[in-house]
Amino acid sequence: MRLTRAAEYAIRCMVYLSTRGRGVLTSRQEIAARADIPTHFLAKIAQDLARANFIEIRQGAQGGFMLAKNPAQITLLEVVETMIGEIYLNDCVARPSSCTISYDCTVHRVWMTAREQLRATLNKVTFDQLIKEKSCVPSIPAREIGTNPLDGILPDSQDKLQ
Amino acid sequence: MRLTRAAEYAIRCMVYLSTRGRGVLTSRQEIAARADIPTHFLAKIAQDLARANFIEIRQGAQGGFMLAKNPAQITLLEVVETMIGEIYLNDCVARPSSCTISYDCTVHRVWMTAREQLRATLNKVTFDQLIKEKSCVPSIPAREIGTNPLDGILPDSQDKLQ
DNA sequence: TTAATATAGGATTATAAATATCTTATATCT
DNA sequence: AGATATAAGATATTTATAATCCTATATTAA
Repeated sequence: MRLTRAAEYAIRCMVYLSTRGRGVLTSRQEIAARADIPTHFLAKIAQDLARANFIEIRQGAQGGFMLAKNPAQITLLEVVETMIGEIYLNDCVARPSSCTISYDCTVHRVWMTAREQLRATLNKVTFDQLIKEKSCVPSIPAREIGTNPLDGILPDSQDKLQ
Repeated sequence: MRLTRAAEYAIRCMVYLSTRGRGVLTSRQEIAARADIPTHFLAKIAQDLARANFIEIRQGAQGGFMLAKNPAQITLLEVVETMIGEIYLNDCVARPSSCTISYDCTVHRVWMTAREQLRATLNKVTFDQLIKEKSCVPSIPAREIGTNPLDGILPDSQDKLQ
């Protein structure tokens, strides 16, 4: 009953892009280094985030990802469910047919409640709220923007060795 | 982010044993048939439930399982966590060291809240409440229902997600 | 126009977890 | 003693997760 790695990475990626702001192009390498995400895995995750219209992807030299919405318009729940599908917590809520005996049992109803509480909690939180306070992903001090944000972060030629 | 089959089976087993009442010996075959649980898997699950002192196991001819506590003294959360371990929902709550950057971030705090809500909801429900109304497992006696002990827990009295 | 850079998208591999069953041992009843 | 039933650990089987690889395509700069 644990969030997947992919979803945790997606959240970190979105937090980092939120600190950069909507429409600011950021390379995959930079995001991977700063948010501590395996670069290849991030590529895969970004595809899901792009399909869900949270980010936009630019190919080619100087390519990268950028936020396609305002952080205030993206909730934690939306990003999580983009990665793991709709949250259900237990099988009989997800697929009532898996309950062979009754379609309306008390156990079922407790899980329904738990599920709605959880989804409501995650849905109340937007990414602009998440970056207003200290988060897992370090934000860039304003004076650094414009300089190479990877300075001192990436050991030289990390991805060039493949 | 789904409850395991083993935990679902454990709940069904406990619901069924609760309808039988504390101290009533019931064969594994009967429980398996009535609660729709693979018999061999039930044996494995019963061992966990016995270790946690929810049930007592009698070996030998005419053996079986029986409830070792009153259903009112067993919560849904206890049975669930016996089977899947303590609920954490995400890794950075379970093992803060997995968060390489900050030990006190906003994302972390949202998951803490979600986790406590979920555990509180599951902890409010006891097995005597679960068998007072229709459950997934057919009960043997039809009981009188007075005031509904699940008020405040079941979905109809909760604020729902949009 | 070509070379270099970077992501797209599908395929593949590796690892871990969940699910289920099997086997030998032990306990209990008749 | 013989029949019946679970104990406990071992062993498959299946499924999901995590990560990486490969070929194609897009973009930029020389």
